[in-house]
Amino acid sequence: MVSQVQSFFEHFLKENFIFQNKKFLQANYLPDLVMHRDDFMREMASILAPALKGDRPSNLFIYGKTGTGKTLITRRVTDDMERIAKENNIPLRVIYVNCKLRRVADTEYRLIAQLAREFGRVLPATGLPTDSVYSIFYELLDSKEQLVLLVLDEIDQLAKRAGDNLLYNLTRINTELKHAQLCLIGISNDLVFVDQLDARVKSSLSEEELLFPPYNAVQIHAILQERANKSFKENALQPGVLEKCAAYAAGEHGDARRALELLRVAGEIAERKSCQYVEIKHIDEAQEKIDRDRLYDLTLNQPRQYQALMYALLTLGLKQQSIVTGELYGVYEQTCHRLKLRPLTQRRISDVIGEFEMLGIAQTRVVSKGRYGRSRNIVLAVPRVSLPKMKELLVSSLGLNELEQV
DNA sequence: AGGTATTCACATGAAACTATTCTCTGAGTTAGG
DNA sequence: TAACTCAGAGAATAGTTTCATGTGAATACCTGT
Repeated sequence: MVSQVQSFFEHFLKENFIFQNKKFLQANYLPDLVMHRDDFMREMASILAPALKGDRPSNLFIYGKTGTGKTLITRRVTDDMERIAKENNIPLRVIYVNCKLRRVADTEYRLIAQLAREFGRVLPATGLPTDSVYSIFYELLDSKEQLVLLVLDEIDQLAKRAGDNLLYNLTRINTELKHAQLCLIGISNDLVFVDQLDARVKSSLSEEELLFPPYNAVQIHAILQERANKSFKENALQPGVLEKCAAYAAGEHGDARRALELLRVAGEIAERKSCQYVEIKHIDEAQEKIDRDRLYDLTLNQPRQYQALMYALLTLGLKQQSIVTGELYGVYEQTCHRLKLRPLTQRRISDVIGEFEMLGIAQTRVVSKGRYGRSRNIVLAVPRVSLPKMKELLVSSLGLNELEQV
């Protein structure tokens, strides 16, 4: 007898009308040619070109919102340069670091240690003074004649956490190097980031600047079309699907990455349902699924204390429209008591509420209620339909189930 | 009525503390010559 | 005497707590009409 699972798989293999090759829709795919960005590519290439002759190019600062192709273009250009350099025996080295990665390159010490690691030197995560990590890095960098292009992606995150001291050191590093030369390429999502920098850092970091504008709906549509042709089977998309996808993404400040993800997830939904086509309604479902998954993921990956607070927040949120800090703290304390957890101070909780806002779980507004003090009004920013499920997840994750619900 | 002083209930900021992980250094110990 | 062990001093970092100060407007309290 054929098991149900087996027949499911057979069915699955036979009945795939949708995908041809999904990889073109995945986030790490690096196309040879980035659409609607030719002029940026040319400009960046011409700024960086001196590197191939052994001259140090101007430092470059790139900014633009998420999903506008900054990282993609930079990777494309620097990859090509590295290849050409290799073919012609030019001592050029490209180092790409994403500064947002927690516990990798988000502080001064860690960034420098990470760079040293790129040169093949293993450094411990802690224990050494920062100065000595610096001098190790200098030594490695200056050990031979070479030109290093250092790409710092999400550099705003780094500056926020580590202070601009670090950037200052990096921009001046060339004056101390005898053999090697360093060229900085900073990439930032934050459009006002440069203005907040120390003037000296600002001027030397952004000797050249590139601003990537968001894509408009027409451009996103073209991008989707191009990738869809490669990844979907012929006629797998119903008319209007791409348009709808593009419209969604254009609404979200022209984020091409988001659009591609949306299309991919919609395809996966259609595939799972064994549909012949990706239909427009699948886009809506995909949008919902993406949001939902993100939310549940967020819920489950919080530390216990945060989950306790979130539980309190949901409990109150189900009962009333808006919540004030004091109320929430009270319920949170009760929750902690039930969990035999030592409650954090109100000060700390205040910050955690701020983090929840950052994560898009809640919206807050500081209001003064006159004689009755000043407090934060907290409103849940989560679709109401997700609340019970979220609460359920929390209950099981916290081990609250056998206890009486408040 | 109109003006101003209080007061509440937190927000917000800065500094200090705690705990963990890890290196480096130098004193004491051990084993072999 | 060289090699080894091990405790203690220092670092980096995350997550807090402690202490200090700030704040917007509803109310309480005056004041002169």
